[in-house]
Amino acid sequence: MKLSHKLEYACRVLAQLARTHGQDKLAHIDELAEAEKIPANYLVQILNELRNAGLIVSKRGKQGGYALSRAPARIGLSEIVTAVDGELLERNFEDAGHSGKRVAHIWCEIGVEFEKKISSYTLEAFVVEDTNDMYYI
Amino acid sequence: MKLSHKLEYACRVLAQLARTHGQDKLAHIDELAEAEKIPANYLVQILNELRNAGLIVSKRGKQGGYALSRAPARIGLSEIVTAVDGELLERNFEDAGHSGKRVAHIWCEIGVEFEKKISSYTLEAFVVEDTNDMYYI
DNA sequence: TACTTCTTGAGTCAAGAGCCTAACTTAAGC
DNA sequence: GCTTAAGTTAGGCTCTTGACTCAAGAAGTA
Repeated sequence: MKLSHKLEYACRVLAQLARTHGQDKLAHIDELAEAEKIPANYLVQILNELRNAGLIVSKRGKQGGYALSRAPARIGLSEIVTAVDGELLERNFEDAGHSGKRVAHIWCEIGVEFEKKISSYTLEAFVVEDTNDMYYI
Repeated sequence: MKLSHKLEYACRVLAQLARTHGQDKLAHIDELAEAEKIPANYLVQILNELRNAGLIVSKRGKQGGYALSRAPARIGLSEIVTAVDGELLERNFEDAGHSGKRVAHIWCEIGVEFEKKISSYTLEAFVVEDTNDMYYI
């Protein structure tokens, strides 16, 4: 059970966008890729998925770029996961063998609780103020 | 983020072993594979990993077979996951870009909480009595 | 010894992750 | 309207991993 790079990149790029949220300037792919050290060509796909999920908005042409579609505090972590990785905890257990049904049921329950836990975090958690930085050095 | 078949198989086969726990008879691979509809050749590897993790014990030769190493109530779900899938929620996020550190920190926190939640379940949860069966039909 | 059962290590195959390329569309500004 | 700076979309490539399969070996019992 490991988290994908894609999810990590998505969190990082959204955190970066959250920093400039409120200002009416759009961020370019290249800037984002540079700021968060993400392969630009891969970032394109990720930004696309985030846009399709409605988490960010984009504008084409000159002066184009990306921005959050709403305040960081209103973007839940589970939305991010769902946008780039599909279901949070896929319930793909089948009902086979003597214990299939029971095992599937328990893991389904765990999935629900996990989802609840993760929904309590928002994008705001990723944006750290300078004064708090020292806690993580 | 989906759970592996291997984990599902491990849960099922352990549940099956839990049913006969207490009796002094060992279960054969073929019986287990048949009872839980798991490819026998694949099950071999899973049982091996469970044994290496100390969750089950085995005996070779005639009258050989597998059994739980301790009571179902003393086998936590997190032990099962760790045995077959490595770390529960791998902390493989790197500290790169502006937000790397903060993002990694938050997900690390989530991992800890998830682990706590999952440790509250034991193998006993997978063993259902006949009288309770109707709840899941 | 012969038979049964677990043990170990290797090999196959398809799917997915991660990343790149290139052609296409839109819009600003001259 | 032309140019140019951006985002959009589709496809392909490579490497890893998951899910199995197979076969030879080791150990216990009769």
